[in-house]
Amino acid sequence: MKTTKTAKKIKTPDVNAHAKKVTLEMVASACGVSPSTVSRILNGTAIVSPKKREAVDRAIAALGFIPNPVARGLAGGRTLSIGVVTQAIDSPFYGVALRGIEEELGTAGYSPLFVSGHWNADEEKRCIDVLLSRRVDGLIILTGRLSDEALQRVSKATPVVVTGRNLSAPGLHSLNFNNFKGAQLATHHLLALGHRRIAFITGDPGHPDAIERMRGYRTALKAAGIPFNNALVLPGNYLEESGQMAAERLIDSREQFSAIFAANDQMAFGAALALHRRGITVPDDISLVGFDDQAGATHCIPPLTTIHQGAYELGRIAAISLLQMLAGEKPTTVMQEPRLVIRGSTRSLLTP
Amino acid sequence: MKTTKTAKKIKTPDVNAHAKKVTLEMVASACGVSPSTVSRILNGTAIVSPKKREAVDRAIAALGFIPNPVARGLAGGRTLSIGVVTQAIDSPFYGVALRGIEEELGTAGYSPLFVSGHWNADEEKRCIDVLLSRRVDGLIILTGRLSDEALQRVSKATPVVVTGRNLSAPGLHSLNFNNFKGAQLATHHLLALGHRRIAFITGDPGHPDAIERMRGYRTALKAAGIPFNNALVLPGNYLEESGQMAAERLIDSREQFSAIFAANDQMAFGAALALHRRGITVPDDISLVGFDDQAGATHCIPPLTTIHQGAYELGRIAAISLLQMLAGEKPTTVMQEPRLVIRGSTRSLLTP
DNA sequence: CTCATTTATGAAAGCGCTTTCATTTTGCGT
DNA sequence: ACGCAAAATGAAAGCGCTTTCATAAATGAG
Repeated sequence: MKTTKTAKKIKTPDVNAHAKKVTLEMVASACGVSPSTVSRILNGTAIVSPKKREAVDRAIAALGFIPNPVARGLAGGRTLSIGVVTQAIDSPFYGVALRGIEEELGTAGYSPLFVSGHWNADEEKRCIDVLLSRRVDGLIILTGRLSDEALQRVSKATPVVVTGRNLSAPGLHSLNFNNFKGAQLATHHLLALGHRRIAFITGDPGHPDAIERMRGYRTALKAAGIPFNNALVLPGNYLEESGQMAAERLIDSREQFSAIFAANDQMAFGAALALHRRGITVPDDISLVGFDDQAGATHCIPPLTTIHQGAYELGRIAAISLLQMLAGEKPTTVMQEPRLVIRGSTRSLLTP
Repeated sequence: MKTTKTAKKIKTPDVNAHAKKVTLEMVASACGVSPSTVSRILNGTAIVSPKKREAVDRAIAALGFIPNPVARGLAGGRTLSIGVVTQAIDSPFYGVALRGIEEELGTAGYSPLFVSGHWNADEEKRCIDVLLSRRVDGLIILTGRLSDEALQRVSKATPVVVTGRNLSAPGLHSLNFNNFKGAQLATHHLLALGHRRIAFITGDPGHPDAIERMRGYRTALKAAGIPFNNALVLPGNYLEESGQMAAERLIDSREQFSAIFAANDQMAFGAALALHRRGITVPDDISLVGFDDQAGATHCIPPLTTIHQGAYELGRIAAISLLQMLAGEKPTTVMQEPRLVIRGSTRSLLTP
C-alpha cells in the first residue's frame, strides 16, 4: 500500500509547493509593464510588441502565474468554464458522454460544470440559469426537454451545443444521432437472420429519438414487405423495468414472435431477464437486439447485439464543437453514423 | 436581433422571465440602506435592526435578487460551490454517489463541481488545485490515491470530506465503509449455503478497500474452520475483464470450487460471462456473489447476490457532512452498515 | 444630564482581472 | 523635416460583493 509514486517526488522542482497566489499585477510589475498589457497578451485581445510579449511570457512562466478564473468571470471575461446540462449524472449512457466532454474540455483548459435536469424542462431552465449566473463561457445540453425556443433564446447570449435536435442559429450548434437509421439497421439485422415476427419495445414517447427509432423499425419492416403488427409493439420508457414488463406482456399475449428489438439496451436487459424467468433462452428461443451499446452490453449474458452510438464520441464532439464556436469558428463536427454490433443475443433462423 | 426579451417586461408575472441581473446595490438603494447592510443580512455577518432587515428581505424578494456567486467568490466570501473529486465520472458505482451529492448540495443551494482524478495522485492534485482556484467552499474527495498528508494539508485551508479513509483532522472528515464486514457477510452467506470451496477474485490491490475485502473473506473462512487455499484466490482489478479472466483461469486450474466471491459486481459480471461461455450455469453449478450492489446487479442474469453498499447514500452523507462543517458544526453522519442482498446467483448445497 | 461604551450602519477599499479611454509612439505621405 | 493617422501602451474605471474602518446612534453608569 506504499504510495511510492507520490513519495518519489521528494524534490518538488519549484512550480507546485502551494504557491501563494501570483496575480497578474505581480507579473506586470515584475517586467515593468502595465497590467493591461499582460491581460492583452493573455487574451490575445490586442497586439503587443514582441519585446514585451516575450518578457511577459517569461515572467508568467517564472512566477508560475495562473489567471484566476473567478476574477476573470467577474470582470466580464471568460471563466474557462462550460456548463453541461445532462439529465442524470449517473446515466449509464450519458455518463460516458460526460467523460468525453470532460476530457476534451480539459485538454483545452476549460472546466465543465455538470448539472442534472432530470428530464424536466423547468428544472433544466433553472440549471441553465445557475450556470449562467456562474458566467460559463458556453453551454452543452444533452438532449433534454427544454423547448427549442427557450434554447434559441439562451443561445443569443451564450454559445450552445445541443444534442438530439435539429436546430440551427447563430450561437447554436446541434448534433443529432441518426436514430432512424440505427433502428433500421437493427431491424434489418433481424430480418436478415430470417426473423419475421419481430416485437418492438418503444422508448419514452416523450423523447424525439424514441419516435425516430420506432419509425426506423417500421420502415425496415415495410421494406421487407412485412405488414406492421401493432400487437408486437410494446410501450416502454427506457428503463429496465419497462423492458421486463413489456416482455412479460408480450409472452402473455400469446402473440407469436421470434425476436425482440428494444429501443435501448436497458430495456433489452429487462426483457432478457423476463424471458429468462419464463425459461425462454436468448438467443436460442428468441433473438434480442438493443440500442446504444452502453457499457453493460458487452458483459451481460448473452452479450447483447445492439446499435453502437458512441456516447463517448458524442461527448467529445459536442465539446469540440463548442470549443470551435468559442474560437469564433463555425463547428465542423459531424456525428458518427450508427453501427450494428453483433454479439451473442441474436441467432439466425435460416441455418439451424 | 430585437431584444424583445427586455421589452417583453410588460406583464412579467414576477420571478422568472430573464430578469436583467439585479445587483445587491439595487436592493440596497431600493430600500434606502447601504450595500454593506444588505450584505450583512445576506450572510448573517452582523446583527441589523429588525426594521431594515425586514425591508431588505422584502426588497430582495420583490426584485428577485440572486447574489452573484462569482462576485462573492472574488470578494473572498463563499462561492456556494463545492469541488467533488471523483475517479471516473462514468463509474457505475461512483456515478450514483455523485447523484446523491448533487441532490443534497442542490437543496442547500450549493453547486457541485465534478472533476475526475482517474486514480492518479498527480492528476488528483491538479484537480484540487483547479477547484481551489475556483474558490470552492469545500471539497468532497471520493477515495482516490492522494496521500493522507496531502489531504491534510489541503484541509487546513478548505473543509474536506473524504471517503474510504480513516483520517481525522480539524477541517477533515472521513467516511469509511465497512468493507471487512461486507466481505465477511458475503463469504458467510456462501458458507451458510453449504459451500466449502469458495474462490475469491480480489480487487485492485492498490485500493485499501480491496485489501479489507480480502481480509473479510479470509476471516469468515477461518471462523468456519476452513483452511485458506491460495489456489482459490485470483487477482483482479475491479473491471469486468479481470473477473472474466480470473474465472477462466480458475476453471482451467481444475481446482475444485462450488462458489465464487468477487470483490465487486463488475468482476462478478465478468466471471458470470466466463462461466456461461464454458457452459457452467449460475447458480446451478456455481454460486456467485458480488460486492457493491451497483445498478446492473438487479437486472443481470441471474440477478446478482451481492453486498449492498448504498453509493447514493454515501454521496448524500458526504454532502451532508460537508454542509455541517461549512455551518461550523462537527459532522454527525455515520455510514450505513453493509447489507447482504440475496438475489438469484447463489444456491444452497444443503437442500438439493 | 454628561461622558464613556457599546451597537448599528455607512463609506470606501479592495478581490484579480478586463476594458474603455486617453496618451504616447511610430509610421508615412508630402 | 512636419503633421496626421495608426499602432502600442498605460491609467483608471469598473464587475458585484465582502469587509475593514470610521461614524452615528443608542445604552448606561455616574
